Amino acid sequence: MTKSTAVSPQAVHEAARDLFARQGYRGTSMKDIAQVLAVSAPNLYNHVTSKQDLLYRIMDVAMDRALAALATALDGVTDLADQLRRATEVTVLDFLENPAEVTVCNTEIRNLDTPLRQAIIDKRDAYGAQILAIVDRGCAQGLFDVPEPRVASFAILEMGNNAKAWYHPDGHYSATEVAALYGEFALRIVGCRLP
Amino acid sequence: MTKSTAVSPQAVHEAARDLFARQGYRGTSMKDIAQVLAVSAPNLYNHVTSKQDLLYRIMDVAMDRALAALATALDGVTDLADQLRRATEVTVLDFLENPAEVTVCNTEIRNLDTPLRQAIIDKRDAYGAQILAIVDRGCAQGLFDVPEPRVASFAILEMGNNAKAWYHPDGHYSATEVAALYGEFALRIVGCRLP
DNA sequence: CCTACCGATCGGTAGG
DNA sequence: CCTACCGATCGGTAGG
Repeated sequence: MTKSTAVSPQAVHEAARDLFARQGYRGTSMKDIAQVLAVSAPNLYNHVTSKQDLLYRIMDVAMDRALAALATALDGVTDLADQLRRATEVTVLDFLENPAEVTVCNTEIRNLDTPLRQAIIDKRDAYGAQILAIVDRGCAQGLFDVPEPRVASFAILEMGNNAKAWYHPDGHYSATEVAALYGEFALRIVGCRLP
Repeated sequence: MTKSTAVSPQAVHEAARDLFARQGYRGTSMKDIAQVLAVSAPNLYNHVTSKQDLLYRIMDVAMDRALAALATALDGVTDLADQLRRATEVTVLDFLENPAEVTVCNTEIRNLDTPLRQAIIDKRDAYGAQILAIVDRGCAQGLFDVPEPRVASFAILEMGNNAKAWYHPDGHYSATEVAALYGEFALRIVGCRLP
């Protein structure tokens, strides 16, 4: 059996994702990506259209995955405290399980050209709007007690963002345990009466 | 009176800080910085030694300012709940009042060469260690009730990091009011009995 | 002679 | 799939 093709659109995507996360978009050359895949830089253009499109797809795939995970986590859950806990847990789990994508989404959005950047911002805002809606409804029901639901929802979304920096999969806690802690923090922030 | 000197180390520092925050370190050329100051790019080297040193000083100044503000905020405060509230408030205030420095510190640390990078990381860790120490002591006193003080302190430090993205100085709340909200969230996260 | 600063260009590398 | 190479721009320094 001869050596199989070493490169594919998916392989380029993954190599670029990891390098962009570690070195940044502008700090990563097409040659860097090619080197990981042991091919020449010009050869990459047989599988992707441009470096910019590569960045866009990395972020778009990451956002779609996060939105899908949130929808699954909330499916069939009616209690608003459960919704907030699950939404926070799935958010933190996404951060821990996809550190490279999350780093790229957090740090490279300014390197996306305007039409593509807005598309990503829209998806990110749609995610945040769902968290805010949960907090708002919980306040309206009297289940939550928080003076500024908008600020609280931002704090909840943001608080787990850095967890990937200190979390190690083979460390003291599992990702699920860390996510559960943040779920608890979210309920505390909104002043939810615990069961 | 003739035109005064338009450039100084401080002016270069400030121009670079704002451009690095908006475009990134690698997305900003020395020519870009020079253009803001209406001088030639080579002229910048009469005021700074290199682009790399410029980045280091921006981050180092930011860290020293944050550490000094934290020390001032905690000076003479003995109650641990007050300490945590004030530490959180001053942290968020620093985020809101120095958005450019904070953005550079958050996104450009990977572009610092190794010896300089470690110096910044050490200062950042020293900041975090003070927050953790407050949470730890509060738990030891039975004033706080949180299962994992380390995770809680990370969540508290991180939760206000994005506030600068949606906060507008001439908007609904003042920076002090926003900071006070986050101070409240911090006490809730650690399960502090409120007065 | 110094500083501050200019126009021009250095050696290398970027995306394509 | 590679070598060769483009227009441009990079950080930094030359002479004057």
